Formats: sequence, C-alpha cells, structure tokens
Amino acid sequence: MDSEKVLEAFGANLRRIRETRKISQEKLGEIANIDRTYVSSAERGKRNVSLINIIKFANALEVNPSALLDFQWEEMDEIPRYHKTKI
Amino acid sequence: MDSEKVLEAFGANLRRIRETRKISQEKLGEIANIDRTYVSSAERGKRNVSLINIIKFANALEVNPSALLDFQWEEMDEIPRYHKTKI
DNA sequence: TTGTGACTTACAGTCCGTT
DNA sequence: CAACGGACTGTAAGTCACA
Repeated sequence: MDSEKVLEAFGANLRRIRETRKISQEKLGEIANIDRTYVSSAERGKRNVSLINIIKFANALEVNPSALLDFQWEEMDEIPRYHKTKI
Repeated sequence: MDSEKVLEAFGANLRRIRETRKISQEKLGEIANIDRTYVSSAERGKRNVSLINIIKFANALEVNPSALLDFQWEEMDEIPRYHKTKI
C-alpha cells in the first residue's frame, strides 16, 4: 500500500467522476464549498483529503462516497488483504 | 449532511468491524501502525480521519475502504443527493 | 482494555495571484 | 479552464500521562 498512489487513485476517481458530470473544478468547488485550488491539487493526488471533504465531494458529485474509494489496487505495490478474505 | 454525525457514523463502522474481528483497539493500532488512543478517539467520532488513515484502517481490518463509509444516511439531517440519482 | 485532555508538529485547506 | 506558487490560518496527526 503506497500512500502516494492512494492519493493519486483518489484524485483520478474524483476527476473522472467530475468530468462525467461535465462541470469545471471551479463549479465543483462552488457546489462542495471547497476552494477551487484545493479541488485541483486533490485531483492531482497532492492532498490527503479528510473524511468530511470526501463526503462533501461525493455529495457535490451526487455519488456514493465509496465511488471515490474504488481503487485499482493492482497498480499498488502491495495488494490489500481484503482481496484475499471476506468479512 | 451533518459533519459531526458523519464522523460518528464512521467511528461506529470502525468499531463494529473491529469487534467482528475480535481484536482490541490496541491490536488494531498495532496492525495499522496507528496509536491506540487515536483508534479510540476515531471510534468515538472525535477525529476527522484522512484518506491515508482510512485506508490503513481498512487494510488492517481486511475490508474494502468503502465498508467504513457505508453510512446510514437516514439519521443525517440532510439526505445526500446520490440517493436520488445514479451515475 | 478503553477513554480522555492536553499538547506540538505537520499539513489540510484558503486566498491571492500568474502562466 | 486548469496548473501552479506563495503566504497564510486552521486543524488533523500523533503522542502522553492518567483515569
């Protein structure tokens, strides 16, 4: 589990979903009440976004928060254990 | 969307899943490499946990990160819009 | 085994701007 | 419209002694 790649994966999800909504970073920021420069850096994987802001983003984009955490773990250095076991 | 309740909901999920694993907060902290007292405060909804730590918790508990974000929105003040639309 | 208050440090997050 | 920088404020991260 590589922290940097987690942030990049989150950012990629954020960007992909925002683009399907056909709204700008600025517009997303306005809806979510988050600064536009922060949206930009979050999408580029430069920010360790907190839970409240993850929820804000999800609500603004009208998706379940889990959509933003739907990572492609194959790209990570270590495969998280939940791929091997179920709860 | 009430921030305080989001944190409490996250903490409740964290605690519930940890208890199904039958491990102590201290043991979870050891696995996730997070301080025991931090686990305690996160479970009590006192921390706005960031993405990296959400992933650490999820990996340590061997669950998908989205399991920790599986909130009961009915209890919240405002129903997030993703209940009304799908992506 | 867990809860809690207090504390410092690091960085989350904002606001101004330029390219 | 987005990337990026600088300077700033607020708060999460991380730890401790003690209940």
